[in-house]
Amino acid sequence: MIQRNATMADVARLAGVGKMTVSRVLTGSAGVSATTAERVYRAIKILHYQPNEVARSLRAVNSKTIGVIVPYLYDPFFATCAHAISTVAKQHGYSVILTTSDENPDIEQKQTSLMLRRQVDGLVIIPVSDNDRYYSGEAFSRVHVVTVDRPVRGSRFDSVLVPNRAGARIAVEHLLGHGHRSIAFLGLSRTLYTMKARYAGYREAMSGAGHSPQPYIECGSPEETAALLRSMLNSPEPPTALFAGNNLCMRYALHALSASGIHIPRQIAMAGFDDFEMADVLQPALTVVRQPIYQLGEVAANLLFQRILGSEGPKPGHRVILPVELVVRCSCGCEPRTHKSAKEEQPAPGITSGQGRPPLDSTRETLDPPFDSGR
Amino acid sequence: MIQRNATMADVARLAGVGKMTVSRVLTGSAGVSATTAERVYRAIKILHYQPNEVARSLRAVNSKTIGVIVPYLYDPFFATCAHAISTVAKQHGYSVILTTSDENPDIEQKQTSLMLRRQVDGLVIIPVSDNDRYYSGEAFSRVHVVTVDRPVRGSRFDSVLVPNRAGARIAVEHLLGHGHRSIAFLGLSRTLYTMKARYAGYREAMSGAGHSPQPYIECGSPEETAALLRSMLNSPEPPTALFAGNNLCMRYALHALSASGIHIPRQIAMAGFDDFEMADVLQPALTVVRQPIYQLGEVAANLLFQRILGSEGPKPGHRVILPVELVVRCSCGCEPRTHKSAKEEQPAPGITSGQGRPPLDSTRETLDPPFDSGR
DNA sequence: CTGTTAGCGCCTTCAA
DNA sequence: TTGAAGGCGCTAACAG
Repeated sequence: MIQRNATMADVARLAGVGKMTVSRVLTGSAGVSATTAERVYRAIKILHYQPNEVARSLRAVNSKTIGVIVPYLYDPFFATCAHAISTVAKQHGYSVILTTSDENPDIEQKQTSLMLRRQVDGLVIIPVSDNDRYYSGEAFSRVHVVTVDRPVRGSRFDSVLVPNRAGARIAVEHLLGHGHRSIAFLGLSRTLYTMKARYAGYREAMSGAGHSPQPYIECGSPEETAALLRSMLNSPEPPTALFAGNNLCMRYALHALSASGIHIPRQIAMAGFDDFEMADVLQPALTVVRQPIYQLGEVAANLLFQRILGSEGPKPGHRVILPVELVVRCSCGCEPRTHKSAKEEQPAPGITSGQGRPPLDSTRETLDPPFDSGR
Repeated sequence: MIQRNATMADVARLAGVGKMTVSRVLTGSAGVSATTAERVYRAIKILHYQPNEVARSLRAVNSKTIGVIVPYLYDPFFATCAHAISTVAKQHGYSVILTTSDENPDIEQKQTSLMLRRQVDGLVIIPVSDNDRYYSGEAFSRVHVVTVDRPVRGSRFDSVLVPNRAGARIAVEHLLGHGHRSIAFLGLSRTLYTMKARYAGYREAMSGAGHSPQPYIECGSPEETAALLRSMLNSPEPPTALFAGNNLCMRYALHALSASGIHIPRQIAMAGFDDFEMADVLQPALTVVRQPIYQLGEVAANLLFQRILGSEGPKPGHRVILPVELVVRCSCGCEPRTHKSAKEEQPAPGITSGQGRPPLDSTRETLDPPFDSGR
């Protein structure tokens, strides 16, 4: 732990050449005679020399590092995105500085600015809401940023999203097709972009079928969800189906329902947004809107590198919408059958509306869901 | 994108002071008069100056960065560890360079050495097997390394582990207590440290009860697992219980069993290693050995920072074993009941062996499972 | 083909 | 309390 690392000067001295020659051998630039190169290689080996990338970063214009910020890593959705981004970065020989924001705008700001000070060449962020002002600061005028899963309002950041509203809508329409008229929407914090958009989709589906949308149910914790569901089911007109805005809501609801001994789909039908590993081995297998999670991260990272590497690419603020698909399993009331893409989605038996719907992957989501987020 | 970032020299010039004064204001060291400090702050604000951490790292002895390598990020176990490490790092004002090895020794080596070149102050690794030789290289004599989940044979790295063998043993003993005599062990690649240790625990339990352990079943893919299980169940003496070495095996097995319409635990009982989110909402709820996943990462990171920050700490090669607990649910054949710690674990109804067992958290796992890993 | 000079942005050292 | 010089390890730009 005492002796310092070998530097290029050490190698140069041992090989009896100048530092530049060593540098050239390492970067493979310009011509170095085979014999001197050999001497340099030998010295490198003897000294176990490793180039100092920090010094390189300081000297060069880029650091060959990108920053990644996700809300949580223990959430498989975010972790899978992060994995994809990391994989693409590796392919480009880049390192990834990764951190979590815990959905906390302050942490996100602090971590972002730390990454900027560390001279990252670009950033992939799953941004917390309400940091819009921060991101329009001039600190961001010199980095490339791509956001995933959520856009940043009014920014020139590229983003990669899914059609949340349309996805929720077709899932709820599927539920409606089973004859349900009273369907409740379960969400997390309504400040989340995805929750707002999915709730909007739910409302569209309900209104479109001539039923009144029910108020947003915010599932803060398993206990809260259980209490909410209990009181809901004891109300005069209990819902006959539930739509879960994401997997956490789904899990809370499943817990509560299973504790109450309520049978799905006989007593209450269910569908949710976002597929997961065990969704098809649950009893009943869950009907869900599947998102291309890995691709979200992959496309975002590729877009970022396109910018970093300076190839033309689309104009700033580019939006990529990746298609989702409705995976029909049993919790909605269907008998087991195979997956079908949302694009090919046919009305379920008994569905009322027969008009066509736009393909999901071309759906441009507006930035602000068309409803008052205050309620 | 054209104009360069402000540097300390810019700030100094604008404030009409020397660079050192700016530096002192920033680091808060030594005395700077309030009035000059004020001038400096104003200049900083005007120029939107942000210190360049790369330059700092080059100048300083440390980079305030640690490296983290996990096999995969889409595996919730690894991702949760990573989250914990990242959280601890954040508390110390450190950044985390994270990457995945994909269980590939080559990738692991390349990424590790990249991190070393980036001058990380320490490393937390979930190491791939068979990289032992690499890690004894002299490159590692000057970094602090803590491994998680798996040790590195013959290294001076600290590691944070769980009692794999003992955990598997008590789970299998629990199955034995239900009267099962033919229990099969399902694992992933047998080159994995955890799989070897857990299989050893399985064998201990079987032999201890006077039954012969069955050969290691390697679940390469869902299809392979399904085929393996099918042929196993059609054999003259089919197993009446299964122990899954981790969640992936568990999932594969669950899929196969559910596809074959086999009822758990009536037709076959199950237990597994590692708890997961949905384990208690599955039908039946799964009996598993729960590992303190987040703590594994947390303890490892804390140990690393103890070393980095130079406080004394334990001697190199320190092993921390974190306790696991058997979470008894229904897939083993038990009726629903509450969790109990492995330490308090009582024999299940009908269990034959009554002698005490050592508390799990004090179990020192030997590095090499006491069986020939060649088969 | 090879070496010298200079400087990336910061902070330690020393002097004022 | 403040500043100037110098160097961390590397490489672009210019000699030779």
